[in-house]
Amino acid sequence: MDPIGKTTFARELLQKSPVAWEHISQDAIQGGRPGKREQCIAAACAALDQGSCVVIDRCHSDEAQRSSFLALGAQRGVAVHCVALTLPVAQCASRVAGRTDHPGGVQGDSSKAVVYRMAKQRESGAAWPPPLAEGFVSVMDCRGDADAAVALRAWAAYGSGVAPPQQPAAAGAAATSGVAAALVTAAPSGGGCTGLTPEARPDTQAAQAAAAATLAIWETYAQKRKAAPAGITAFFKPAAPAAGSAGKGGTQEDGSGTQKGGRNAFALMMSSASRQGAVDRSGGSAGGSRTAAAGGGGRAPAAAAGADQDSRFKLSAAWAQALRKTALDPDSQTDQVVLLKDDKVVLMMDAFPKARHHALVVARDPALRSIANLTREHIPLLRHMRAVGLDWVQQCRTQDPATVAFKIGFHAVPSMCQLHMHVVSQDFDSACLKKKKHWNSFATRFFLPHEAVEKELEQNGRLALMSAAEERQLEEAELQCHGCGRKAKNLPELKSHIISCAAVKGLPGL
DNA sequence: GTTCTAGAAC
DNA sequence: GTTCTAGAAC
Repeated sequence: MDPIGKTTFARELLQKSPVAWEHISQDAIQGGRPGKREQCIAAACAALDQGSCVVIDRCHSDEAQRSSFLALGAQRGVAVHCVALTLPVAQCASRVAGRTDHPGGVQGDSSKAVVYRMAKQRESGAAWPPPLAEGFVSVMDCRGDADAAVALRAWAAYGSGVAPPQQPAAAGAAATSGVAAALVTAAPSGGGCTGLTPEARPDTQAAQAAAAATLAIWETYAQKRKAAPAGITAFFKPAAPAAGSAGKGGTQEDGSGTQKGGRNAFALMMSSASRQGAVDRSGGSAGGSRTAAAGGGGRAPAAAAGADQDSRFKLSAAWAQALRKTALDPDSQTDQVVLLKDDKVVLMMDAFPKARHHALVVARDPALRSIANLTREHIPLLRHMRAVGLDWVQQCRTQDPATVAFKIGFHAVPSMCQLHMHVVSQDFDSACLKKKKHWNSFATRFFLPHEAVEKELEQNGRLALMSAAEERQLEEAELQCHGCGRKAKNLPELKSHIISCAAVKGLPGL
């Protein structure tokens, strides 16, 4: 049997499948040369717009890598599947060494080191095969070419109308229309695949049936194969929990539900048929003159000192506009997953969550670029933001009763434009929490609790801005557990500690 | 904000 | 040699 790597898998799939697939390979995304993740995401978006399924051919060796594509699936209401291609390391190394056509030049004897290094990384903690809990609808854990061949056969049946063993065939015809995507990733030491597929779309029953055939083929095989190690037991993902809903805190604009991912995200997407370009309706720019507040010590009255133009507030940078864009025009197509919107705020998932639960309540008033714009008059808005946040906390708690306490508040010096309030569970168990600055932005005075902000506005009418000196000091502060106070010499050490710290589990909060 | 990556730290 | 941090670019 010919060996099946992730690229082979994708090519064969395109050849054999009756439905449209787009093969997106990071190794060749840039005119045949290796490119970046963003380019893959952009290409996937374009393919989804065309109604294609998408197979992402990319080394998704860790959770953080995979998470962007899971987020894309959630945003687009497209099911994300994973085909994990795992090979014995030695076999993979010899395969890599033997190839001569790799766009990234990972070939030849010298490339074996790359394989061994990745394999070692994987052994040292990265989850493999990717767990369903990350958000996959299915994970096909292929431990060799025989498995991969079955996975290929199963996916080639997607949309073909092939009946699953126990069910009569459903019409496959509709599967080609408006079908969504599949994502494929690769294992570091082998090759792997993750797929985004369309059966979660509520409007294409045929697509669901087609996926059922695919999953049935694999399941039948997986049940029979010998010595299945732990991990394959739960093949099907449990029903997606509601990540948001119309609660008391906010009103929903459409009746389609506001679940994270899955059909409700899709419904949300469909509800925004009329798209407009993002607009900066308020005009003006935050760039400009440096003010006293930026200089150093002391705290300066925010608006009075022109805090909006504080050079630390990079509110005009292109990358800082994501939240503002979505807040001003929630129906526009952005990377943000909108859970809820009303006329005052938008509740959205943080695109790079720093904890198991992490959302943002973003103000929609174009004048509110940051906390520096807040005045006493905004206290009712702040209370509404809190209500929306608390409502979401309750929903998280319902879905995840074991979750630790949440906290709600603002960053003293926000990076992203548009007033946004963090609602975050204090487990801080997330692959996106990577830097000391991330930690300290939630675990030190840099995090301004909601009640403190409200109180200061009541008393002073404005917020005093944190000095640049204090900001820097907090950013660089020694890492310390927020539960027990234990100090850590680096972030990995801290993160491994907080996972098991009893004091963290008993933290007070919402 | 993130990504990429050089080089510091271990 | 590998892990980790941090600065530049976006």
